[in-house]
Amino acid sequence: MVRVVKEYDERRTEILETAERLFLEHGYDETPVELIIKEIGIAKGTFYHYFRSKNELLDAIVDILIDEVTTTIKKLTEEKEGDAIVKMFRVSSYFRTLAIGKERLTDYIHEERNAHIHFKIEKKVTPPLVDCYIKLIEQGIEEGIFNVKYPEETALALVGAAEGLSEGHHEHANREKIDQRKIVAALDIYGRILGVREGLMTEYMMKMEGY
Amino acid sequence: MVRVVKEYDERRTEILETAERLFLEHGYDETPVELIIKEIGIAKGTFYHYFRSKNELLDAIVDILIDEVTTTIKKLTEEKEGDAIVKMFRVSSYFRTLAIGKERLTDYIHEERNAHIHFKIEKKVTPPLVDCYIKLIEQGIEEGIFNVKYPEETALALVGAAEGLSEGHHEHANREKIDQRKIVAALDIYGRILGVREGLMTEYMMKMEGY
Amino acid sequence: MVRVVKEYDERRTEILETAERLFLEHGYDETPVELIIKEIGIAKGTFYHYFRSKNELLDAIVDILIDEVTTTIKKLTEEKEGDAIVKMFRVSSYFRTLAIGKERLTDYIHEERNAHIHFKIEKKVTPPLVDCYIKLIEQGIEEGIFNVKYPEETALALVGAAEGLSEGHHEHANREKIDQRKIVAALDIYGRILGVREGLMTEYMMKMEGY
Amino acid sequence: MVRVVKEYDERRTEILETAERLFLEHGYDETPVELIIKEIGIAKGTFYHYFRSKNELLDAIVDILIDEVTTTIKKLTEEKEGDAIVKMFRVSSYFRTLAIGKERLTDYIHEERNAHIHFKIEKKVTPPLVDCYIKLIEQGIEEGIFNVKYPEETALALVGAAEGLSEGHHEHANREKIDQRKIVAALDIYGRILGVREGLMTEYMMKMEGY
DNA sequence: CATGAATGAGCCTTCATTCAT
DNA sequence: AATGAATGAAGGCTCATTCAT
Repeated sequence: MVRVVKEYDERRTEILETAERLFLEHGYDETPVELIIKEIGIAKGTFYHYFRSKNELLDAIVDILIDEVTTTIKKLTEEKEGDAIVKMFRVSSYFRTLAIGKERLTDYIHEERNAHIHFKIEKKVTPPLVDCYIKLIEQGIEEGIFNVKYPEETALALVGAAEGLSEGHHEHANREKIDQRKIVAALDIYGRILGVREGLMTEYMMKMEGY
Repeated sequence: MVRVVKEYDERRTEILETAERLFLEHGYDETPVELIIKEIGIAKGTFYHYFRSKNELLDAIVDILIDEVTTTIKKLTEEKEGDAIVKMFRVSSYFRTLAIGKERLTDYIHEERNAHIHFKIEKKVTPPLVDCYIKLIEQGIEEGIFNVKYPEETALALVGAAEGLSEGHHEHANREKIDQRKIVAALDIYGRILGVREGLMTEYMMKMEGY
Repeated sequence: MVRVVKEYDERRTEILETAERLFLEHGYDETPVELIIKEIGIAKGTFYHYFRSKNELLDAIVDILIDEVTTTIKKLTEEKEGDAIVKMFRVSSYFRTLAIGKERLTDYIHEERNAHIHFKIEKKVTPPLVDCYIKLIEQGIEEGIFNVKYPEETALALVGAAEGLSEGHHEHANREKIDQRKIVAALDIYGRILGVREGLMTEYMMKMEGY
Repeated sequence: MVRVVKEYDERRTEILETAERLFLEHGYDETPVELIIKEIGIAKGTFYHYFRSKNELLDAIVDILIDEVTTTIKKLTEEKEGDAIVKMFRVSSYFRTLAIGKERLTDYIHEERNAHIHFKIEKKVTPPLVDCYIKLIEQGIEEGIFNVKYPEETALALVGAAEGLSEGHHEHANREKIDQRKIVAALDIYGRILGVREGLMTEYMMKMEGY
């Protein structure tokens, strides 16, 4: 057997990335450690040299993702430039980018076999996300573009509504065509929740690039 | 080694109910068939006499629950008496009753180990629920109490927002006190999404019993 | 694969006996469950159908042996016929029979790799054995053939001395020749410990058959 | 990743002492090499630089202990001053000191998980111990204080009896109170085995310090 | 309708040891 | 003399499912 020696961090990252991919492909329970090590070309013992258990590996993967997401949305929220709506667009845009970057993470995540991971992520991502929205809502109120009575609940509802709307997407086959209409509808609803002047959300959308 | 003979349906129901309880208690994967049969006091073979596989059993459990829910909310939606808001209150009320009846089903369901079941139920309950909401929204529009542009998306957003708000509940410790405020806030937000005259939702709430 | 069905007790005994043999041959740690099941011709699952773990199997084996031994020596002690010395000879004789019957159990047991089992057995056999000796010593005192001040300690010392003497045996190569001398010496020593008239033990030995 | 360089013997001793402690604490099989090196703060390779295998390490530990014991009891036996009984007391006293010095070695050693070590030590310590006793018995015969027919067997029995009596100790809870009686009883029995005038052993005990 | 012994693939994990650096 | 990444055989155990009775 050829013995390939790598530095600790490099190998660790290799395992993390390979496992993330395989977990998303086949699901956590359906991915034996055996498969992970064969894919990389290392021995069983090597795997356990880096992670005490398969579950600890999952936790590490999830934690990395959570950290990444939390850090980014916090940064986007606390940026100086941009009003509340612009920032919301940016946060929302980031999530879409993430979904694409993670090779259709969202698609995979919505499969039953990944319920485990889905759950773990959602549970940890939602709180910081709600925090960001609360801050953005408060900013929007100060700026006079939002009219909200209950910031916290509004944030919760907003996140929930967004999820509900995106889940709806997953059902339809010909997404392309519908998308345009969906987006306009979604913006209308977000606008209502935030007490924004009618049509304002759409105007922002038109102005913004990459949305 | 006592051989207890029961009628087909009785035994089947016994298995279904025992399994539902155990799945919720320990999670699906962590509940061996062994445990189910010991709890009931039947043999392995008997189990497989009624269900081809453990997974089919889960499907059966979920389907029963789904059927129950779907039928009820359809009935509540299609009832002659009551305007759109009243019916929405009824549907929402039904879900709360359900949660209590299933012995804090929702609490259990929000534990990580039940992600599997949670997922299956949510995936199947959401579409009919959205359908009901679409119909109620259309009714409300006709009645002139709702002002909604995109009924389908609004329904999706409404269901999502409701879930988001109720999930938020699960975090807080002293639920009792907060509840009142939460409800008022939620109604405010639902009212916005549905384009209802401000304060109208709260007025309905005051009039209705058991809400 | 041919599926051979046996009754619970029969199969259980089969596993117990096979495992006992293999444990003594190769040692507990060096006997994989795999080997046991291959020897019998059953599947892994079958093994775990009868014993929750490999260790539980060992406990069962040891317990059976202990029970057998304890019951027998109690019976020999409480028999009506025979004075204290005769009974001691019988007990001692039983142990020798046992050793032979168990296919040189004692030899195996004195190998390092069986330290585990040896320990477990010794720890459990000694107390009832000491109890028996205490009773026999008291009987002998009543019969006026023993002269003992401290029955309990004498019992402990007797068991220890016997073990010490028999351990000594295991060192020597040409056992046959030495045996006669060893026995006479041992009897002399036992006689001293028990405060028996000099030569009396040897007289008993001559009279007894099969010793 | 600090590289601490030590002299060969110092490091070797460090490993030996750490391993001895860990083996007694957790048992040989339950102490991975990993634990030993982490405790010391060295790398895997370093360990194998000093010992070819884990088992060789155990042998080294046991050998050191054996050597120490063997040398000491030989010295005590061959000393000019003191008659046979006095010397026996000294040997016995040394064993007790040893037990205390090794931080309740005997307690640990009587736990099942240490059967392995117990066995190895006993097997190697007994022969030289018996040799010493043989010599002491011969000395006692010459001095006219012992009356023994079979020196070798008597030695074996004596060692066995001593062990039997001390094992008995391990059972009782309130050792303190019983000890005095136990010692007197033990001396009575040793006296019988050695053919010593009644009461002589106790007289020696009274005269000796620290016993 | 019921029993429960039997199956066996497959899983996670451990750990003594090797070897390139 | 020291490091620590890499090895891989081996082991105990789980559990959904089958099938003879």
